[in-house]
Formats: sequence, structure tokens, C-alpha cells
Amino acid sequence: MARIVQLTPRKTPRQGRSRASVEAILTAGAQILEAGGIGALTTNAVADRAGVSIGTLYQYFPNKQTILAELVRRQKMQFFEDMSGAVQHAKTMDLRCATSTVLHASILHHARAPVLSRELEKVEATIDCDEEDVCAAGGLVDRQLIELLESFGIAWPEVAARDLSALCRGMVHAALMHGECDLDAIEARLRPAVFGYLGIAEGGA
Amino acid sequence: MARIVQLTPRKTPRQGRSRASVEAILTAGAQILEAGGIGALTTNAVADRAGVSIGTLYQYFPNKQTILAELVRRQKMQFFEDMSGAVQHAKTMDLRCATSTVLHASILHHARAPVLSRELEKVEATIDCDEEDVCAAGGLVDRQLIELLESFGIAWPEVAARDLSALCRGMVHAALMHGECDLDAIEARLRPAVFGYLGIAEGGA
DNA sequence: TTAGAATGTGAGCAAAGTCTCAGATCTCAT
DNA sequence: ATGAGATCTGAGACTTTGCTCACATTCTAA
Repeated sequence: MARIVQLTPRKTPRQGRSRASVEAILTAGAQILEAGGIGALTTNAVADRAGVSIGTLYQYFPNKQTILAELVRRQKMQFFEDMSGAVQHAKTMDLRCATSTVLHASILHHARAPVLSRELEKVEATIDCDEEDVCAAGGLVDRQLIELLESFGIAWPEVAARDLSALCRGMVHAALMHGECDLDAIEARLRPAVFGYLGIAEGGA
Repeated sequence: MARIVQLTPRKTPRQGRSRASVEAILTAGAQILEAGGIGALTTNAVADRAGVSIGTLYQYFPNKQTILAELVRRQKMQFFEDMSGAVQHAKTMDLRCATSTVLHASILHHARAPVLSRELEKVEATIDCDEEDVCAAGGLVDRQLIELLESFGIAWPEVAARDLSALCRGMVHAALMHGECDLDAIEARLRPAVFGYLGIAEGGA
């Protein structure tokens, strides 16, 4: 059933203009995804919006899925970049401060482009995510988090990392979708939940 | 841009066989959605699987969206039914017990058909959810929860209800999708997070 | 300058999808 | 039994979409 589809670019752009085409295509893809969801993302629409012909698009992306896969991969890399600074800092702190720091970075990331990131999460579920690059990118943040939790002696760090990620993503997205834009308020509500999960009393030092 | 689409059935079935057809269509739709996601749900596929002709399908559903809307509405009604017993009981308890009770019911609901319910959530975002019946069904659980939280003197019960719903859904779905099936374990991890959110210390009576 | 490689173009094909319609079949009150 | 209305059928009209291909244009190295 599961058809094998190539998810890597057909050819690597060498000249400047072709690299610009590829960027334009990906940008257009992200914009369309954000504005109209995956239902609106057709290859013709992407090419139109990118200002290139449909032929050019297929010169660099062998099929529609490849475009989506690359968008997902970039989103994950962005997440990694947004988080890694905070996680590095957090290693030098106590659990309470570390949690706050990482939580803050996480919320900032989710708030960066909430609609697009939500849409890309749906897309990710659609793609047969055996694609190496995409999975590798996804694993980066997980690994960081797991190591951090482990260093604090949290039991089952893999499970905790998954739980906390999902829990935060769920609440933050819901709040943003509902129109909230005060990130500090969201963070203030979410922090005690995370502390609760980790078994840290809210009031104490 | 946003085309206006009729979301209510074209005609109401009167005889038994037509009611059976409608049920078969909705059941088929749910099965296809669960097995292959929204990409696999075509009107032809639904009619085939339901064992009725495509003409019969369009006799009762003026378009594809109507089928999805009805599935979403039923899912919400199911959620309401799954929750209302627990919420009623919870009214007679203290906050700690009430929270546990509602949480338990919520997890049971999410575990009932996790793939389908996740898929229907995506669908819901797709549909222009101005449809009265669907929204009304969705509001039922919210209202119940808000009232319950209000009765315990929780500040901003609307926000808390939304936060907690999203937080639970996010974590439970992630756990289930990852293959976990020990609901008690999930509940045991989630409970302290919810207690934390509500400002109840875990250890105390 | 110029050949060859890289890049761009867009009409249009094939497949898949939504939805209609004219007529066949079934049900039930009379 | 029978007629009117309810229900069912499925070929196919029409649209959309992913994708190809033959050809045009631009760039680069010698």
C-alpha cells in the first residue's frame, strides 16, 4: 500500500537564480499552507505564488510531498535553533529555573508562526515519516530535552520529554488559536502545570 | 473566497432503508477517515464502502463537507455523553476528587478511538465551523466544564477549561499515538500536571 | 565568441475527484 | 391491486490536480 516516493530534491541548484527559485518555492509553500491549509497547497498554486513556472518547480522537487517534507524539516531545524540556546543555559541552573527557561523558549517558538506550525504538524502526520533528514531534524530537540531531564535525575526522561512537549504544544496552540497574544500570561498559566508534572511545588524556593 | 456550502442534509430519510443508508454512509466515512486520513475520504470511496451508490449518498448529503460536519457533530455529542456523567458526580466532590474524576473520564474518551478523534479534530479546523449544530454540540462540554470550575471558585473558568482541555488532549493523544495503552499510567502522569495548573499540591489531602 | 550545461516555460495529458440526472425499483396507504 | 411518493442506481459531465516534455532562454568556462 505505502507507495515509495522520493522525498529528496531531484537536482541540486548550482547557480544563484536556481537557488532563488527553490527558496521562492518553499516560501510560497509556507505562505499558502498558512493562509489556506493543506487543501489549498497545490503544485500549481505554489509555482504561481513563487513566480516560477510549474516546470521549474518539478525540476527541483520530484513531487508535491518533497516540498512538504522540506518545509517540515526546516520547521524542525528552526525549533532546534530556537531551543538549543535555552537548553544550554538550563544545564547550569537548578531544575526550577531550567524548566522556566526552556518553557519560555518553547512558547516563543510556538508563537513565532502558530498557524503554520500547526499546519506543518498535520502535514507531518500525513508524510510517511521514514525520511531520514526529517526524522533526524525532529530527533535533535527530543534528544536535547531528554538529556536535560536526565541530568536532573528525572525518571523516564524520554516519556517526560514527550509528555511535556505535547502538553505545552497543546495548551499554547489552543491559547494562540483563540486569539490570545499575551505570551507571559500563557507562560504563567502553563508553568505551574509543568512544575506539577515534574513534582516541584509551586510556592517553594 | 469562502464559498458558502450547505452543511445540512438535503432531505430527511423517512423509511427504514434510507435511514440505514445514512448510517452506513457515516459509518463508512468514519472507517475511511480512521484508516486513511482525510486524504483517503472521497465520496466514491465512502459510497463504495457503505454499499450504496454514489447517487444515494448525494441524496442525503448535498456535498462531501456535510458528511464530515455530521461526523464531527456526532463525535462532539459522544464526548458530551462520555463526560456528563463524570461531571455530574464531580459536583458533589471536593476539587481534588472532582479533578481526578473528570480527568479519568476524559482519558477514557480520548482512548475510545484516538486515531479517528484526532483526524476529526483536523477536519474540524478545515470546516468553516459556523455550522450551528456542530458548534452547539462543541459548546456543551465546554459549558459543563466551565460551570464545574466556576463552582469551585476557579478564577477565569473559561480560560482554565480551555487550557486544561488542550493540555490533556495534547498529552493523551501523544502518548496513545506513541503506542502506549496503559491508561492508568497516562492518567498518573497527567494528574499532577492538572493539579499543578489548579494550584493544588500533589501530596496533601 | 561560442558550445554546452544549467535553468526556465507552459500547454496539455492522465488520473482522480465531485456531483447530476434520467430512469429503475421499492414501499405503503388506500 | 395500485398509484404516488420514497429510494436507489451508475454512467458520465465537468473540474481539479499532479506531473511531463519539447523547446526557449541564460549562464559559464575556454
